[in-house]
Amino acid sequence: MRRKVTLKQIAKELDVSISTVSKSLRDSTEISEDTRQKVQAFAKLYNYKPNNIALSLKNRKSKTICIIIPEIIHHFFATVISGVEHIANKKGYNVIVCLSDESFDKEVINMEMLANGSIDGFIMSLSKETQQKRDFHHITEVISQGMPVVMFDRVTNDILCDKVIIDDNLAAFNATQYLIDKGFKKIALISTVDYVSVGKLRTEGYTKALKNNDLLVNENLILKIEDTDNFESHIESLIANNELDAIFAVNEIFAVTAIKAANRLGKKVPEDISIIGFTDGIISKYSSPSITTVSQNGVKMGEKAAIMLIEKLEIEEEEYEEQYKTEVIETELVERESTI
Amino acid sequence: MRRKVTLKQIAKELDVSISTVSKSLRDSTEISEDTRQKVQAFAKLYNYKPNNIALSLKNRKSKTICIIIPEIIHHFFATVISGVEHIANKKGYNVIVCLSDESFDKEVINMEMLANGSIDGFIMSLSKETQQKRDFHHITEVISQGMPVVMFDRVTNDILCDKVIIDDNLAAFNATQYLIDKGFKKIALISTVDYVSVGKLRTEGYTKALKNNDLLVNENLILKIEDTDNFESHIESLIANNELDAIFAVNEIFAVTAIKAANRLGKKVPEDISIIGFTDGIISKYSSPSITTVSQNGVKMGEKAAIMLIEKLEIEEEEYEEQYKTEVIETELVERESTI
DNA sequence: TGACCTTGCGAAAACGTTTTCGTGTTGAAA
DNA sequence: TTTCAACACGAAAACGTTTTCGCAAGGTCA
Repeated sequence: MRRKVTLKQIAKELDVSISTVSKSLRDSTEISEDTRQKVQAFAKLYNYKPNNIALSLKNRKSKTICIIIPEIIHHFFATVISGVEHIANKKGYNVIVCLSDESFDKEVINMEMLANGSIDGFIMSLSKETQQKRDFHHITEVISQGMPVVMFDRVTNDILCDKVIIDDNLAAFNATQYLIDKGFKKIALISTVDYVSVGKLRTEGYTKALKNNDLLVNENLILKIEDTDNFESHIESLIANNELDAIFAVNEIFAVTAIKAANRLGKKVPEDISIIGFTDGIISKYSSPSITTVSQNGVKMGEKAAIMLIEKLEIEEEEYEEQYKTEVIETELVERESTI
Repeated sequence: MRRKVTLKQIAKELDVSISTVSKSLRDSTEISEDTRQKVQAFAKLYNYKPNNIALSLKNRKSKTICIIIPEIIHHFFATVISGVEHIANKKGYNVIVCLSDESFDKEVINMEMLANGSIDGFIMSLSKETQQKRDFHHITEVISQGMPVVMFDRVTNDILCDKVIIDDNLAAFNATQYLIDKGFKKIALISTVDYVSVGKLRTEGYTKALKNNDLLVNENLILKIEDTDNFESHIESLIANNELDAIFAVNEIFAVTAIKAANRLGKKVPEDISIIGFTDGIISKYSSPSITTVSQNGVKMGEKAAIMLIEKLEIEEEEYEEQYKTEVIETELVERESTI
């Protein structure tokens, strides 16, 4: 077990000072050609690599960013990580992943733990609980210390920072309009509870589209699902109790569950009911029938968020001006088999 | 923008030494009740938190582990991360996620970059390219420096370290046997190329089961898929050109693709063909029909790997003995709708 | 020969901690 | 009054870097 070699050891071995070693390795002209070569050869032989932690301490930056997400097993969040990771890697940053598990406390603990030098900035999507409590002190705290934060997808207006979102309202509007254009009148919505920002916005887009087309907004056709209850049966009742033409679901789990429920009730998708989902994930693609969906490009969101964060990190302190942007990523409707 | 406060600043402000501040905050009995309270109050007021990087440098450990995986958008790997993260979090560790993108070079770069103090240990699953090249110098290098490594799922016998795997051979054997017990004779296999360790093992399990039951191993019924080619059409030909009873696929993408191909060819699953997949992911669960599958518990694998790694990290240097374990995680066959 | 410049290198500070050791001040015991 | 322990605190080293500054040796020029 060969311990890592340090400047000090090299210096001792070659009988020069630590400074000389450091400068030699960084090709400083201060050092004679001779000494430089000797040191470099020795360092190479012993496979010297500078200690990252020491560098971090010295430079007061860790070249590491943290992404906090509610859940990693949601395909969408995995794609965001993937986007963040690629950009970060290209720019020489590492990525620490933290899962809040939709819990406020875990979100707070994670942020507090890492905000003390471990990382240079955050990319995050709010947990459900945080959105419900509307308590963002941990985030403002971090921002006030001068650490950049970029929020994505589940964001809040209560915080001033860079954001990457899609136009949830518009995307939902378009999806609903698409169904209306097909001639459907009884269009149900399967959404989440309102405190989840994106759920609320998508619900608004849905109702806007209906109203725009002089269709009645029937509260019975709007199902708001709280995570805890067994949503399968609720979805099944929704379909059983209403003569639906179509369903717009705010995520792909709800969409595929609706397909299965419809099948159990003897209704065919898309012949009897058309269904549109949200988030172009793996389920939509591989479901039978495959699901028409609002595609929300997670990779692109992650990339954009990483670019914005790293930009903030790399501008000089002096020329820093507090100015926050919100990037809106385009969505598109991917037509597949679940709609006529 | 309020910069983070340090011991030095507190010391200056209260006109005591840095040592006194440090000791006061750590409740040392060396310091008088009076001073201690004063310092603690001040620290609390200014929300003092020790700088993690400085601590890492001092303690020569970063309390951070790194997990390197080939791809994050594979549900299985996402679940492993989730398992790792939970254990790590509980034990006070952070998790850096690196994606190799199935590339040897990225794997090497990531490891070299982080092995210099940034992290205390690795958890990893080999990239395809690494498995193909059989070049593991970057891993042995790291291990020889005394940094613990735990490999999972895609492992190699060429490296001595802790490992977490499933018994791929046995699991495939059981799945095949299950099909045989149903009375099927013409059972196809959709696998990966042989250099992917798990693909090879699962293929072996399949052939073993056939032989055990005096069934002919027909090479035409074994499809080995190289990632690059468009596997959909290959799978479709396999089904079109053979009067199959059943298919065993080594992952869920292949399984669901087989279902779709069968449907296109006018064959019903499971009435005409039974299908078993591998890895109990989101696709298997939500596909129509849902897929009978060999469940490979990613969360459990991640947890186990994290436990093994952290255990290694926390035993004292002196009592360290080089001894490596391989944990085998149980699999089970989850029966769903794709088999009769 | 003296003034000055270049070259080549080392000492030391700094980043923010923790910890060991030393030291000055008390108060009590002898 | 002397001696010594207990108390309360500070100085300094250490972790591993980078970088500024200072300095000695040697060379160049007038």
